[in-house]
Amino acid sequence: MLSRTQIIDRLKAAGITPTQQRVDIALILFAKSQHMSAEQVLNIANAGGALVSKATVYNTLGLFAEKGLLREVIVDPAKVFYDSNTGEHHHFYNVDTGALIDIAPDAVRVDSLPPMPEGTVADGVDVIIRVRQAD
Amino acid sequence: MLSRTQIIDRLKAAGITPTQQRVDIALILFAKSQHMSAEQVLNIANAGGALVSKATVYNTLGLFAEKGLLREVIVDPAKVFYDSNTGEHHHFYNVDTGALIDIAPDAVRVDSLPPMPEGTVADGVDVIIRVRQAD
DNA sequence: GTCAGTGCAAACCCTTTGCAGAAAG
DNA sequence: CTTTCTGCAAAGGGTTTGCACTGAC
Repeated sequence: MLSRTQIIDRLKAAGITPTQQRVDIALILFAKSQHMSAEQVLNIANAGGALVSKATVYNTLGLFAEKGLLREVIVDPAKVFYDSNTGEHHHFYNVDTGALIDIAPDAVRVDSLPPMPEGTVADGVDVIIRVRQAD
Repeated sequence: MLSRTQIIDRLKAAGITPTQQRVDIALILFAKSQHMSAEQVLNIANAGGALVSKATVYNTLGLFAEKGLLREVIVDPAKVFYDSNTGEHHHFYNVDTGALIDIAPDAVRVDSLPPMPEGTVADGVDVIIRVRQAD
């Protein structure tokens, strides 16, 4: 379990002012490697006694993602997942249940990246394996 | 250029009743290998003289995707792209411009798929290489 | 004290839905 | 004729915004 102090240091290191709400949200997210939607974060935060508004959750998640503390995972047009594991890895996405499961980076080998389109630089590689419930 | 007749045959082969609007939409989509959002399809259809409502565009795109005539590409939480190339291939996504570019299937080698989570079967593998404008 | 951060509610945007009229077979 | 499809407009759901209040330093 991370302490509040550790979280505060981590936010400062990322250039983020460690406010009450941001630390509350970070404690939830960084407790373990996991994937959460904004809605889940909001529910857990407020169930845990923290008082955080919807707008602040969205602002904070966006800020954390921008600063590299979280990775956005876009697998469902309906919502964005935020992944507290920012290391290289991939995902299974169960289209029936909405469950998102990590795949170790070495379980899928992506070889020989093609050249980037002219005038662009790589920003990230997402490998998503969609699965559905077996019949 | 595909003829209306060819489109009609293709829709029938997929088990889709070839109505006026569906054929109009299919003509736009299948003219070439491309990626379009629902909004783009709607604009082009109506600019081209066809009379198609928003609801019908969404219904039709969803139906075509379900029947395997289109592939949904989810790279942006704000909208779904529909890819008229249903063959295996991957994508570059320019996060700054929104441009989606095909990557030939053999340009990226995905080896050794890990085992599916229990009780599930693979539904598809998406490889998305996010790029941004070079500074 | 100053400026950034927060909360609330309303606004937004893409997408879906309900239902009456129109078209396909 | 019967069933499916279409169009319109209104509803829906996640996300963003405007603005006054609060908190960080």
